[in-house]
Amino acid sequence: MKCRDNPLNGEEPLGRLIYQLSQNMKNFAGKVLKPYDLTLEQLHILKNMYVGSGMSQRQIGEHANKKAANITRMLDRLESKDLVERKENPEDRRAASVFLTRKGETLVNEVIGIFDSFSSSFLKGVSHEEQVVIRNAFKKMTSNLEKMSQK
Amino acid sequence: MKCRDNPLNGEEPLGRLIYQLSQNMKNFAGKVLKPYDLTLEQLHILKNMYVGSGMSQRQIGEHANKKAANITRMLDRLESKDLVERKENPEDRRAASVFLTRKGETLVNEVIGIFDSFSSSFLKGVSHEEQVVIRNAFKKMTSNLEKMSQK
DNA sequence: GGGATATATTTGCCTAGACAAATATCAAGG
DNA sequence: CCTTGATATTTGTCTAGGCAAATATATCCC
Repeated sequence: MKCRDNPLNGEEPLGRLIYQLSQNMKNFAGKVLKPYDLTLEQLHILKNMYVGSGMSQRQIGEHANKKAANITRMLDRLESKDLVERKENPEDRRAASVFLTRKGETLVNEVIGIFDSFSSSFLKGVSHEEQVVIRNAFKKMTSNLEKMSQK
Repeated sequence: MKCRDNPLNGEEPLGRLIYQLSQNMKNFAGKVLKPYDLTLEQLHILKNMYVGSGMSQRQIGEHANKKAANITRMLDRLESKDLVERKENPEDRRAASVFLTRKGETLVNEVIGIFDSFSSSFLKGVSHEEQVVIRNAFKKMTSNLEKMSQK
């Protein structure tokens, strides 16, 4: 049994914790949303669409921070559930205009409250100051990644 | 254009930031590891294995925080690249004993330094105190999720 | 010993991410 | 007008996550 700096004896690297917390959050949110046949990312898309209906897929992708290819397939799923509708955009026939359907709108309204209360339970006991520290640190880490990418 | 509390005007919810930072980190690490034909999660498995060779898949999954089904498939990929070897365990014929191959061991040694320096660049400018705040807040969030799951 | 229960792994099916290459349409310049 | 280059979307292929059901082997208890 080799014994390098065994991560199991010490602390998990911060990157690992970020990864795992992200997974845990997604899984739990998934369970909360399951009765509505929605995933966390689907809800995220629908919420953006609620705000601005008629966006192109490119715009949706920009707001949601997702690649165009993934937006295509997520919208396929949402469309097959009748939550969303793609219409032709006469001004640019390359681009789709995507709309929430009545059904989609109703669903978002139904789920949003539940989801907000999940979010606040998630953050229970984490003070505003701590949240500020986290946001700042995350900004630094994100910009570190960007700097590294440029090289 | 409806205008609820548009998330684009205000701040992103913390959960979103965690999700996105996690993705960015994984993507960048992926680019760093690409020349070695490794993904971040594959390296994570291999590092654990470096520490304790001969573990069962269940143990590997526990250390890496992954479900057994996913371990099965990740090990399939690692095995097909000859980085890892499954042997029969005579004491329990249900369980595999998984070993790093010579090739796998060499690769981990080669990559680990590069990876550590990536990790430290990632955290540049984030003080020890900030890291402590983050770790504590993450613990609270994780335990909040657990509590919510129990209900 | 043998049946019931528990554990380890595998397999199938689904979501969602990445990247690269293909299509279709648009816009600009000659 | 038409070629060239840019942009929007789609499709294919891969990794990795989740859950549920199937299989094989162990263990326990009568």
